[in-house]
Amino acid sequence: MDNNLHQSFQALGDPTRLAVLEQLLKGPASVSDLAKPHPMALPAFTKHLGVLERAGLITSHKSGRVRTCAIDPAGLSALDRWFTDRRAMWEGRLDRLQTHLNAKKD
Amino acid sequence: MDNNLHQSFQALGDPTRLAVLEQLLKGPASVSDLAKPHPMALPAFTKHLGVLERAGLITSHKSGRVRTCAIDPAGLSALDRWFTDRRAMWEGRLDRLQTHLNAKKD
DNA sequence: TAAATTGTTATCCATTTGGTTAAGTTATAT
DNA sequence: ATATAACTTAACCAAATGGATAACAATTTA
Repeated sequence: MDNNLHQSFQALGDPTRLAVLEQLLKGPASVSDLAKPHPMALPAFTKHLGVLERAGLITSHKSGRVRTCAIDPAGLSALDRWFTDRRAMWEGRLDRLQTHLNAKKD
Repeated sequence: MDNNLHQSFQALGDPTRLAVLEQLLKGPASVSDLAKPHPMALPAFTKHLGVLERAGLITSHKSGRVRTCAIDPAGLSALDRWFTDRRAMWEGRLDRLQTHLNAKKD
């Protein structure tokens, strides 16, 4: 299995981008609206949007002179599933059974 | 709410560290055991372990000359919850209601 | 048509990151 | 007592990252 998952995690590994995502969860927004809370110049900010988009966490389309961004549910679901698929393994209750089964697989 | 969550996400934003975490989900392991699959010198590898530990995703203790690492369930649960707490917001079913409520809050 | 909005492109810069090698340190094994 | 194993510390390096400015489109708006 070839994981490119780390790219999505890396996209979340920055406070600005995490905040942008939280804001987009409330609904789509334009670049400049998204940028407002963040104390940096636009070119720096749009780079962050690029990272999120390349990571598959947001989508965007330009209409006239305004680009509107929105959450990409597929990207977030993929990350969410990474955790749900592994939750039992760190939560302890199934640890002994799980690790035993995994050991057999090696 | 002061998020240091991005630090944990950043820790997962590297293929080596993601692989280490997957391996540790199978059970605790020593540094050199963990390092074996990864084609890099030990100092580089232990830096990755340091990142994971500072991010609260793994713990470790040294016994004799061998350091044993293990998953830190609290760290993984925190990340997991970030997604589960937001799942409804990107899954669409509640989107209209959710965004409407959030709009009222602003 | 002129001016203002809303991005975009191009360069540049300091810092962080992910790696290296060399030289220790501390336990265990012979 | 020596050698080996399992890290650690220190110093260094290239490349990626997160930021800045300046200049340039391309729409609206007045």
